Amino acid sequence: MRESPRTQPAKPPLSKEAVLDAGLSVLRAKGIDGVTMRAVAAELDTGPASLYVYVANRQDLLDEMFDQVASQIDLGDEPNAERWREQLVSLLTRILAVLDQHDGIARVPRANVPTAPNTVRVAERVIALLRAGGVDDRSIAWFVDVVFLFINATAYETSIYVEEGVDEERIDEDIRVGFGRLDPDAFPNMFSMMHLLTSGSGEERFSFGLRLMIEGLLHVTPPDIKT
Amino acid sequence: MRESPRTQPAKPPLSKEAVLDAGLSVLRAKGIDGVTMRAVAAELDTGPASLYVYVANRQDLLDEMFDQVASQIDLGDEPNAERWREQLVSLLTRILAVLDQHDGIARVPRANVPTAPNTVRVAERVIALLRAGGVDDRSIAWFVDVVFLFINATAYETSIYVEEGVDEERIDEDIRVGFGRLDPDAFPNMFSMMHLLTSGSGEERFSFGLRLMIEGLLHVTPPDIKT
DNA sequence: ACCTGAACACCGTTCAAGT
DNA sequence: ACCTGAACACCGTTCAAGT
Repeated sequence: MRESPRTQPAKPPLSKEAVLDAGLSVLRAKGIDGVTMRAVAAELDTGPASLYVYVANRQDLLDEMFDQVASQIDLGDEPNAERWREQLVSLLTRILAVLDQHDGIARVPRANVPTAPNTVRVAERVIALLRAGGVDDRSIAWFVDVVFLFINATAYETSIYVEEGVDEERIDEDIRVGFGRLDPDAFPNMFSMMHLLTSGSGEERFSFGLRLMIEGLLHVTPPDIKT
Repeated sequence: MRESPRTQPAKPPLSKEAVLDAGLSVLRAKGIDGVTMRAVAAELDTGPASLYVYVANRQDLLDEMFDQVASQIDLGDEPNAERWREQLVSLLTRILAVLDQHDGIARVPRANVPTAPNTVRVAERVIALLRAGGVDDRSIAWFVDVVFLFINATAYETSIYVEEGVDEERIDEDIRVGFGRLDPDAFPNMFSMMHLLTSGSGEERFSFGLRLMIEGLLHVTPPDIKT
């Protein structure tokens, strides 16, 4: 039996999908800063110049990868007026989880306005849930903005820690050491609250932030939007 | 009268201050991505290698520049229990203003925990104001985290727009065009809210976000922190 | 239309050599 | 101790040349 002369598995022909998949694969392996045109090209056994047929430039590649990731967000049940708040928290938490699973992807978006197909899809559902809860449309409009900014910023911060390879214990330890050097007379409030400032996991702090915003939404007067 | 052979003004000797000032000067002139070791060195009429005596690396340079910027934040009046809320909003708004004035600096911090001297100074005052307002210590601890993340993320987003040279009108226009392409049947909520989603200035949205969080803070039960 | 090699104009950082 | 030139190991993007 003659051996196949192939030394590599047959590689798929180039396509936008192949480029995005290669990008996501490099993201998993080397983090977001590792997603260079050269590295993605190498993954496809070609040179960086070849990618420019399928993506306009590096930012475009990253943007399309982001939307690919956003497509994995599960919207959950249909909005239910009885359970809207729980559904909302759960959806927003799933968004964060998907971003965290694709570490560093949160550093991609250059604006938080949903325009790519899958961010629009998610925003549509968030709005639907808030409407099911009877929240004023004007408040909804601005809340969506704020909460997406918050979710992305949270994932962004986590991705930095992961990149630097520090775990939560290490972070707490560093903060404690930093705070330990503070002058108790100059910073009495920080000093006396040290144990609280370093408390809680990332998840707990995120969920507290969500509670703040949703609770606020239910008590704040809607913005005065002139149309 | 013999002319001075000097073709340039006497340049100050290198020092950490001189390096940071040069960095801030490059930041003003060319934005945060323009703050390269080479550009900062050129500003000081030297080569990039010379900077490594005063800063550990580029990230360290940026971090120190950030704290230099934070030193410009005016803390305002002493906390007053009658006016704490107004004082708080005003301080948080001034923080954003200082970040916006040094465009792109918001893209520097790799963690939002206040450890550098001037971020500690600002955090101390924020905590003092919340205590003056009688807010529970456990809520304060996590609120500080959330609100600093929000402020920085807001400035970050603005800096992207500035970098791309788009003004607010242009952004609204782009969004409207993007939304115009939406399928009204697939995204009925977004479609019907289009005019609200594109409404309001960055300042208005930021201040709405602050109101959400502060209002939430007054109605939420403090987190259950085990110590 | 798609792919490629080579080049251009950059980066941050290191290091041996100077003062 | 401070400063420097030169080099190393990278970048994103363009472009002429090929198929």
